[in-house]
Amino acid sequence: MEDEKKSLNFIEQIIEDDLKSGKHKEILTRFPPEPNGYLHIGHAKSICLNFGLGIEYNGKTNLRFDDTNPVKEDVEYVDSIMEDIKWLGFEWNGEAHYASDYFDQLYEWAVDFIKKGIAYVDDQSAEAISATRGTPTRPGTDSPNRNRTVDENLDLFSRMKNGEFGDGEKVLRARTGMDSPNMHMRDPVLYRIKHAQHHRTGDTWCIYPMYDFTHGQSDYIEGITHSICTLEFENHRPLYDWFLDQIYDSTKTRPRQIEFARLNLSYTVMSKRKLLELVQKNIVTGWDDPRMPTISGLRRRGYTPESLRNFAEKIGVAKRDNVIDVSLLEFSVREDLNKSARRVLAVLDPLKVVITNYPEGQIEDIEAVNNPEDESMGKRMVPFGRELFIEREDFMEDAPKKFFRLAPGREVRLRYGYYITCNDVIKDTAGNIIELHCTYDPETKGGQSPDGRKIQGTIHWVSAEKAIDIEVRIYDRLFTDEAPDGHKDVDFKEFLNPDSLEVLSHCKAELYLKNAEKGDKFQFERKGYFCVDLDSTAEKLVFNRTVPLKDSWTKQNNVKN
RNA sequence: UGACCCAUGGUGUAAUGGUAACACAGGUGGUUUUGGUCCAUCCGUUCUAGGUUCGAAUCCUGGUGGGUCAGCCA
Repeated sequence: MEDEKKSLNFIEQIIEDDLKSGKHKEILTRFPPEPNGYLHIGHAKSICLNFGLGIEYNGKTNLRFDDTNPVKEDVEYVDSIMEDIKWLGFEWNGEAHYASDYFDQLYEWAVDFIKKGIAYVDDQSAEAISATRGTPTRPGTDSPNRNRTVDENLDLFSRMKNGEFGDGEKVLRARTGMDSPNMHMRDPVLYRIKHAQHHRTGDTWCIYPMYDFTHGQSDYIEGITHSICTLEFENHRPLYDWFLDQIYDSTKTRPRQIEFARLNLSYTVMSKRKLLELVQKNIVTGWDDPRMPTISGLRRRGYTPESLRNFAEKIGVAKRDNVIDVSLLEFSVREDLNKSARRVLAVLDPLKVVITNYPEGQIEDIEAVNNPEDESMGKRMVPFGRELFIEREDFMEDAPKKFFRLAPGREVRLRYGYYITCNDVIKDTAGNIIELHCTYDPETKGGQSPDGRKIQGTIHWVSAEKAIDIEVRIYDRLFTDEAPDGHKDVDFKEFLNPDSLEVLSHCKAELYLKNAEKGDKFQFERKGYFCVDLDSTAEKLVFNRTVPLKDSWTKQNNVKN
């Protein structure tokens, strides 16, 4: 094997330069979610990036909850976030951190700012502050409170902290200047008053620091070397650096913010607000609905951690806006499951077949391979009998030449079984096909004939007598539009796919599946990859279709139609 | 009429001044007891105009197109 040099993304580039120059001996990254929702595939990209860098460069990665807004945050989210990160296969450095751990330090820094004359208490309303901030092209104007004395500011700020004012009555602002071309640098708000219960600090505080005043300082406290975030924070970087300039001690590690482009996936939405709306309006069954792009949804759908990590690797890291085709995600899970999933026979839309020349009451065991990609996964026995079920779509009464399956007078191979030929089509009074009468060739057991005659088609089947009943949930994309939230004036919910879930409650599966457990993954031969859903009971197994197999037959036909 | 950022096949990512590569998607063919897998093959004036250079996707300048920013959200 040539030791070909792996190309580096721009962040790895920066890190290698920093390591080489001696700026850092070891790197420390962090993943900083706000506990206000469940993690989605976009977060998975960030997790794989941050933790992956930690591993790649022999450094570490902190988990830090960015919990500065008590009204939106909850421990439910803290728990799910930790579960998802662990499930993805990553381990954070030490205990989980919380920005709220640093509230005391942050408050001290705020007091220092006041003493240095670079922060002041503003009495203006939110509306007034907004109105005097200017626009991107026009500078803002100074607050009438901008030149209060240090003592007055100190007094007011401590009274804010002590709860003497109501929500919104006062804020602490930095004195960075109202004429900056960067909106974020126009006297940004540092602290606001919220008389709210915090999920960790309870009612200790009634003032809470803003994101900008918290994030960089938290990085600094933890000794983060590379603080990686998404592109929309690029305009915040001057502020991030400005705060650090005020508190930086040159003996300590100074973190650097680096921005990359967030993940967008076609045919879905990624914003937590919109995902929350789908949950709250019961459009989906919950954050872990298998149609959701959440990590918990993908997990329930049958995605593996490995497939998600591979996906993150494949999409790369760069700064330009991107939309990844969902087919790449689907490819990633097929690629992984193809190697690891046991094959079984299951019929989703059963059509009865009677083999008229097969002895009544006889059942024989037929050997089947568990995974042709991996011999070590062994073989199993599948019961075969006179009455079988095959897939309804595997029979066509008036079949075209290229249809390689069952049709009147045509011979087909039952996978691992016998060759059968269809002789009679039984219909009900309405003309619906209810049963097929076939004959089998006893010489073809296992699926090959002594005379070597060519059989084009192989179809799957289960014994009618020995099959178990299962429910199968077929999922399709949640939205019919490639970019549901990319339309101005049209709500993303207008593009919901009415057929995103189809429940098949009368499916038949081979006996082997009887003892399958929740989360187990299988390939139903010729149909796709499926996993046992949480809703399964002792009486009935429920399967989720993770992803169908590639199907060049129906694709070919769709083109023709 | 601001600041910051971005521009390479349909999609995404490489090429670190020296033959535009890889993956997905799509097309075609081959193998096949899954119409799966696997294999082969096809699919590009690197946004544009200049400049620097023996040599530019890469460096510089202008243009064009796109993104982000006017929360007491993160």
